[in-house]
Amino acid sequence: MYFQQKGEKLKKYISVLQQTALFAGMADSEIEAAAARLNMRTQTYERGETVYHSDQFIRAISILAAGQLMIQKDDYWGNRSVVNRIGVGEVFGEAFAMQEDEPFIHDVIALEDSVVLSFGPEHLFAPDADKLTKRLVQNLLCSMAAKNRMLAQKIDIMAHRTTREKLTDYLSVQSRRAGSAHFSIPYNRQQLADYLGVDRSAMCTELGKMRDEGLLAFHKCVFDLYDIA
Amino acid sequence: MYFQQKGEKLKKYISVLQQTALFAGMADSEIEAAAARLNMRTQTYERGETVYHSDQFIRAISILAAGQLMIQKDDYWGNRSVVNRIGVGEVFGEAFAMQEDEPFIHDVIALEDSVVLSFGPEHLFAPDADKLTKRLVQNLLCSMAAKNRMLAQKIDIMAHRTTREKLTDYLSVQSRRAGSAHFSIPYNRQQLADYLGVDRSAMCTELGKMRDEGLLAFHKCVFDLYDIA
DNA sequence: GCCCTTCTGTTGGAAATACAACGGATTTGT
DNA sequence: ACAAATCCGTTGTATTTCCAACAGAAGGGC
Repeated sequence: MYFQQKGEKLKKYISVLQQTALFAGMADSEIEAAAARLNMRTQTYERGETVYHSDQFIRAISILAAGQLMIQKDDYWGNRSVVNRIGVGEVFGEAFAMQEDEPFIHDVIALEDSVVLSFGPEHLFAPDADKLTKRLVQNLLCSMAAKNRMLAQKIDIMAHRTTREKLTDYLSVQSRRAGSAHFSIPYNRQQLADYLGVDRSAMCTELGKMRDEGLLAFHKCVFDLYDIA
Repeated sequence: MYFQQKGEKLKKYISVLQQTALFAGMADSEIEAAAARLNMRTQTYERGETVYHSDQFIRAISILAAGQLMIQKDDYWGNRSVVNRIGVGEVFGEAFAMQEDEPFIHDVIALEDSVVLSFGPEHLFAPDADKLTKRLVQNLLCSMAAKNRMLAQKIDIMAHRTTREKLTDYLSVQSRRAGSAHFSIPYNRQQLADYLGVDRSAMCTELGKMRDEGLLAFHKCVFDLYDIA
């Protein structure tokens, strides 16, 4: 893990930030100014490195500027639970950064070499907040609302009792999000099983049955839904 | 369901609002002013009534001023999933109010006669935001962060594979929150089973086993943990 | 007191899942 | 091109959960 103070490095990611929900509606120059005011830091992680670990106290709101992260948790017996996959431009850690005495409950690991930008939440509440900060707070609010909905959606999926119900619900949601019955999912089989909270082999068997029944087709992570809503 | 425009009724709940996370740090007069500016509405619901239903588009951020609500969802076969219980002072619906085209995915029902205060989120983003609004946005941010953590915690609990693991995890969390090994839970057996996503009878059996093994004791909704962390 | 409803705990059989192990396919690294 | 590692699908068995039904306990209303 390499620390890099605000400086040249950050400029490389201005264009990335402009695409994010957090900095939506800001011009390049405004983002640069905001980043300076927020005292934004850049950190790089190699593939496999841990960004945050369970029980750690988080003090910064983070944005992924490059790479891929996975939010997950392993229990004492090695059972893994996958919570979410973080892509470029997504915010993470914000819910725990805003309450300093609440430790993080998951692990965040880098699936690829990744770059993380982060800043302390205290800058958002400065009394002399300017227009940019106001915009930032508003964007963060929307971003947290979206994450809230995502978590509620995942709870919904996991609440189903059978593997088939979980699969159909998850795939339906993905299909709707993609706006097509033909779509790709961001997980391999083991990760999907860990996301749904089921056994991988049982899930593979169920997927096979559903294919044989003509409900769907798949190859690797690409799915086609037929009779599923 | 009775609608009551801002007016006398609202004043009765100023003292309630002062205790909430959303209006924390505001004086009575400030809350009254904020409520007027937000165009806050009062609605009452009788026990058993539906406050919001699945697939509905939510346009207001709501606060429970009196009573008890349950956030849940029933599937096609009558299986119920309990998401959360809302007590006086808690905010709900905010995540879906902030994105108008995202329909609600749960039902909110009144467990008792209840009073709900609500306001449109557009007031939070008015360009001429004063100090009170700024404070409100900040409080909402913290409130959503807390809900975010709560949802993540629930996902964690539901991710466990066995009924015993879910029970142990849930009870441990409740015990920690209560700050004591002796505590009460807000659900009866059926509701707890629906919250954990397991069968009620199987859960009762498992609870009985755990009692026989000396791990805990319980009477109704009051639990005592012994050997559980 | 009494009836009625709700809640809790228990049981046994049916169904679904977890687990372990394996072979083949694909990918990665050298 | 080869070896190693990863990923995917399948099978059979063991375990767990679900489901339906029942009985006792507790509480509310009349």
